[in-house]
Parts: sequence; C-alpha cells; structure tokens
Amino acid sequence: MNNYTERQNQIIQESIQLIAEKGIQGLTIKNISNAIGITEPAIYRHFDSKNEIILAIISTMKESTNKELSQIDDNNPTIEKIKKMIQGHTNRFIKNPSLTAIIFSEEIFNNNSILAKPIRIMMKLNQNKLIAMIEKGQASGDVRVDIKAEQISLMVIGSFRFLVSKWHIMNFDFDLKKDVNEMLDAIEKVLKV
Amino acid sequence: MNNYTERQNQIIQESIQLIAEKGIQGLTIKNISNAIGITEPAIYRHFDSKNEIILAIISTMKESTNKELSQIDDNNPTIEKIKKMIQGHTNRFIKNPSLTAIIFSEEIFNNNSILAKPIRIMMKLNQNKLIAMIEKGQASGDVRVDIKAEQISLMVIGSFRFLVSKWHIMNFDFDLKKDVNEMLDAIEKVLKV
DNA sequence: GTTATGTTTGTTAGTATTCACTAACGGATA
DNA sequence: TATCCGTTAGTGAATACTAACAAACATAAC
Repeated sequence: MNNYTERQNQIIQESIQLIAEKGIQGLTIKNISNAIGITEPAIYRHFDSKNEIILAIISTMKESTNKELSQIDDNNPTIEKIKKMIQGHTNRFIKNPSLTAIIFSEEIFNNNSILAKPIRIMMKLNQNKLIAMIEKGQASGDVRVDIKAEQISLMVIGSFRFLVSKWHIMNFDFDLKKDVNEMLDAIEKVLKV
Repeated sequence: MNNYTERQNQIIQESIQLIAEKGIQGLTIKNISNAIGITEPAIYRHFDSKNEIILAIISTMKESTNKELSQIDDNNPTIEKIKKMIQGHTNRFIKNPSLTAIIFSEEIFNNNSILAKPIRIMMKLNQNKLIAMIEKGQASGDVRVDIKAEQISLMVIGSFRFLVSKWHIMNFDFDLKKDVNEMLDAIEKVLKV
C-alpha cells in the first residue's frame, strides 16, 4: 500500500472528491475538515500544510497509475495492450469519477511551481511507457511504421483525455465505457499495418 | 469588432494574461487593476462583477474562434481544411500564448455553474463544425469511411489539445508549429482512403 | 462667451468574509 | 508520564465589493 496513516488517506480521498466537486478553489482546509467531521486545526496534526496534502494527492495518483500499468501482460499484441491500458484507466474513472478532475491536474496545478514539477515528471513517465510499447509493436510488425510512435501516442492519449474531459464536463452524463470502446476500435483500425 | 469599450477590452486582455501567468486563482480584481494601473474600485466602473469579466473573456474567445473558422475556404479538400483550421489555431496560440490557458477553460470554469454553460455550448458548436466538415469529406471520397466522423474529430481535437497542453506545461519551450505540422502529417496518413 | 448641470471615470477608505495557519489546552491511550 | 489527536479561540493577509467624494469634460441654458 502506501506509507500514509488512515486519517491521512481519508484526507487525501476527501480532497480528491472536493477538487472534483468544486475545483481546485474548493480545496480548502475548512472544506476538508467539514467533509471528515473534524475541526480545521486537526488537519494540521496530519499534514504540515495544504501543499503537503496536494503533494500527497499527486503521489497517490502516481502510485495507482503505476500499479495499473504493471498489471498489463507484456506478451499480448500491442493493440491489445493499449486497449487494456486505456480500459483500465476507464474503469478506474467510472469507479471513482472524482479522479477525472485530477487527470487534468497538470493544468490545475500548473501555476503552482512547487506542485508543477512532480506532475510533469509523472506525465512524461507515462507517455514514455506508451511510446516504448508502440515502438515494440512496430518492431514486431503489430503496428504500422509509417507514423512515428510519438505521434501515435499523442493520438491515443489525446483522444482518451479529450473524451474523459468531455465526460466530466457533461457531468458524467453518457456511457464512458461505450464511447471509449468505440474510440479504441477506431484507434485499432488506424494502427493496423 | 465587439461592443466593449477600450477600457473593457483592456481589462479582458489583462485578465487573459493573468490567467495564463497565474491560473484562475491569479485572476483577482487587485491583479487586474495593478496590471492596468488603476485602483480596484475603478474596475467596477466597467464591469459589474468579476463574473461579468469572465463572461466577457468567454465571449471574446468565442468571437475570435468564429472569425477564424469563417476564413477557411470551403472548396479545399477536407484534409487541407482541417490543416488550415488547426494551423490557424496554432498561429493564434503562438502569437498570444496566454490563450493556451483558455483552451482548457472548460476545466478551469467547470465548477462555476454560471460560467460552465456558455463554455459547453461553444465547445459543442466547434466540434459539430469539424464533424460536418469530415462527413462532407467522407461523402466526397476525401476521407476514409470505415471510421465514424465523430471518432475522427475526437482524434483530431484530442491530439491537438494534448499537444497544446504539453506546450503550456513545458512553458512554451518547444517549437509548437513544427510539432503541430508533424501531428497533421500523421493525421493525414490516418485519414487517407 | 460664460455659467450651470450631468455624466464619466477615477480616487481614498472602508466593509464583511474567507483563507491558511497557530497557540494553548485537554482527554484518551500506551 | 508522554504521545497522539482532537478542541476553542484567535492571527494577519487576501478576497470581492461598496460608499462617498472629486476631477475632467461634454452638453446645454442664459
């Protein structure tokens, strides 16, 4: 698991919820403490500052993403691996829609220099993993080679993010799973050799 | 042009700049008035409230997008039209990087119910225009028909947004024009019949 | 042409509210 | 006895916004 106490994990979860509901401006110590049912100063028994809470949120996201990526069987065909990866993310979002607010956290946190760096590192890491996956697929003849892996990864991640973004904006008011699968079918057609 | 006074336009422009520099949390009446060189209460001579300023920002974005879209020659091949559209946006962002903060404004404004609605309408409108463009291309044999126009538009907009998002996050530290053109070449290969 | 009047656009000084965070204290538990 | 983990009460700073007033200037009356 992670190194956080039960109360710390509770604060992290409620904070993600709050960002989803009210945006980053809704993430206040008062809102967090109200959500949990303790007073404001009690929060400071568990985190030194609000920034520390946000860093913990980022760290939690990082962990759950890594866990998910490690579960993908490397022996499957590339397109299957991409599908599994995106579907895994999708299931996680459906299970916990609050997380969709965080997928865009690069933008939300971009103007806080302390928080921007870990976000950027995580983003780059994830993309590099996908690029490596696609390049391997190109080497093994799974994926067309006339388009660079970097461009393909841009399309895959971009399409998915835009779809999830829309789902969030539309207040989760359509079947994300269905739309993601349609998108993945289109991606499959596009990637075929 | 628009119906705003000179001072109102100045407030709108400085506000866009502020959002780009410091995020939506940096958009305060004090920051706006400092940027312009007048006092805080003077702002209220030109806008009734901060919300009115944000609505004016949205309206300005809408106008400039429409202006751009109307300039595309409808007689060109579909792929050329898509390229022109994306390149037009790109040039606008390069000329005024502050605008990149606004392309994600759906997310930034999503938690303010007064502001979310006009943003959503604008978003849907733009996407419908692109879908219509692609469907016309499919009918005329310009674009492959085995993928629905909606899916193609998702890929095009998603890829572009993700690229611009990265440009913003990386502090505009790569050649956006070059990367966009590489992306458009990939899109072209993908869309070919 | 001068004076009176109204409008526009700014000022200073202030409001109430919210923010992150702290000091001092107390009960429960090891 | 010491350590958690909570409380009440408060801090100073920042927030959007307001009240009251003043200078500049255009319009219109005399």
